[in-house]
Amino acid sequence: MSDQTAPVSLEEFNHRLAEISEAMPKRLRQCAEFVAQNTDRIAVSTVAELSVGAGVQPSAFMRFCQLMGFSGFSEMQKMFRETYAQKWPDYATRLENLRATGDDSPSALLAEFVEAGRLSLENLASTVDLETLEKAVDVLAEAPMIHVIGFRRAFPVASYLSYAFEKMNIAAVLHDGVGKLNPRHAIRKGDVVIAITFAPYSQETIDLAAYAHDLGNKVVAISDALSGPMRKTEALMLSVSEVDVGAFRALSATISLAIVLAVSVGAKREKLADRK
Amino acid sequence: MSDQTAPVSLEEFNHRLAEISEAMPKRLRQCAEFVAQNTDRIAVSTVAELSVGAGVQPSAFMRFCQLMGFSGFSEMQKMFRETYAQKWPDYATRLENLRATGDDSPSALLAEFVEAGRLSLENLASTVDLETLEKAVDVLAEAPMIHVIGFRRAFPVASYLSYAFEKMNIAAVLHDGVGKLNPRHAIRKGDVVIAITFAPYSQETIDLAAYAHDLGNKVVAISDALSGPMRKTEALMLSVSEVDVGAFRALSATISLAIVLAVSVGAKREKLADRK
DNA sequence: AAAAATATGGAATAAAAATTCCATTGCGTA
DNA sequence: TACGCAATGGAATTTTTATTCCATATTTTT
Repeated sequence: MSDQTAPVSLEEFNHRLAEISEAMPKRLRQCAEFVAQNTDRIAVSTVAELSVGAGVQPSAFMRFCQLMGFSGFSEMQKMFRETYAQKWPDYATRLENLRATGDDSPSALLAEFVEAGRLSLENLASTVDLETLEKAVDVLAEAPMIHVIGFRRAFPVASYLSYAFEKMNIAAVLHDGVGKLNPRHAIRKGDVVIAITFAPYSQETIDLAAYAHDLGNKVVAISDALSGPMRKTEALMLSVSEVDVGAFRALSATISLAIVLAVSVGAKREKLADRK
Repeated sequence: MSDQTAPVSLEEFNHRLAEISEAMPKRLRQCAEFVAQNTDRIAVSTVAELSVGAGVQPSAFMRFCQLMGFSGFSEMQKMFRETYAQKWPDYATRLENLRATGDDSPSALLAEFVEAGRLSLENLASTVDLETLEKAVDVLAEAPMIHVIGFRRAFPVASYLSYAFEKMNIAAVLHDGVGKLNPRHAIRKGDVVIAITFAPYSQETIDLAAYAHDLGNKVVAISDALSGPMRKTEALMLSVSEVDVGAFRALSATISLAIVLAVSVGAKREKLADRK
């Protein structure tokens, strides 16, 4: 057993690796080299796999893990799995604890929402489908008219999108359901619909998207899962997973994505206009 | 064992998931939903972990894997572990990558907004006036009726607040300006107004807050500066400074503050109700 | 309302993986 | 060259994890 230090982050791990790998017996150094070049595989491989990769026996690899300061391979792997999964697993437990202690003071809640928002944003950056996003921008940049629809939790997002479009002089309507008018009649051939909806999905939104699709129009969807009822509209699906705090979520990631979409469309339109 | 198709890529997997998850028994659907929103965890988790995540028994999760076309969990996990390699880089590197791809491309913008959002949230946590926040919560918890008003950029925030209040069965009206009705007549003695406004301040919002104040009612304000035209209403001022990206801002901090306010009011009301 | 078909939970079993242990090998030193 | 010590390989053991099976519950059909 080496000294007490068990690395808890990638940086610490790399640091330690560089530090000790100079004075190592042959096999252990093989391990170090292999690991340095295949760090990403640690989270998803077994000792057996890694050791053949490094060209050593499992037991040698085991000793390597211990030299690195872990109790064994499992502990080392755990570190990698946690840093990969963006800490979402522990977050759930932390909330449990919070609820258990009954701390629903504004300051505690604020801390939670801030943290949840940050996690959501980080996650957005690493999971958004850029290709779809760009396609959506292209489609919207050409649209004679953009229809934005979203109710309940999605309504703030929808309204912010409309606000952004308005500020950029882009023709857009927000379908807000006032007066229970049937929004279908406003949709013309070629118009594009942006449908925003989260589980539980609201029927009006789905219906409108489906209607637009049946007309042969394009649909862009912002939702919390790739599957869900928008699939059959063949929409350009932008999915955002947001971290909840209890029954609520802060929408940080969703609104950010929406504003990116709007601003990108604005920029694209300017480019198209210049070309003429 | 279902039919021959074992998905070999993420796209195929998602496709299949959407395809079959509509006609699924309860538990299996739970699995589908959990998996749809936590796809990234599959590669690094055990059946046991995933099944508690989905709220089902391991055996149910097992059946789900089989429905998806795999022989079992291990085979499904194998698929995810194989496609795992690319999506590894951590948050910092990923932002770099997003930013690297040209100026007003969607990905560069996304990086900007994500970063701005994170900064705003951090800033919120460290600058919010907890004392005022708590006073605001107290006042709102006692209010017979809450009036929420906010236009333009503030409107999404206002609407999300109303949504949250509604979900918690708290009496609240959103003054959305539809029909240009004069909202004054709805305000009774004792009601509390939440006014949300950012520069350039919208007159309707200021007027309503002033009117309520003249009636002797309390006003809570969410704004971007401590000074500004709300001062003379002696409102409880919650100020948020949001980091802009060009001419736009993502509202992450403002919405977070709003939801904290709403949830805190909900919690406080429950406490008050219990006491009786 | 009864019967049949499906779905579910949970424990039992099988498989796989991690970890330890020890005999053996290789290497440096006297 | 012989001795001691560190390093190594590989099998044995323990632990964890996946998978199966079946009794019970639920839903659907008749």
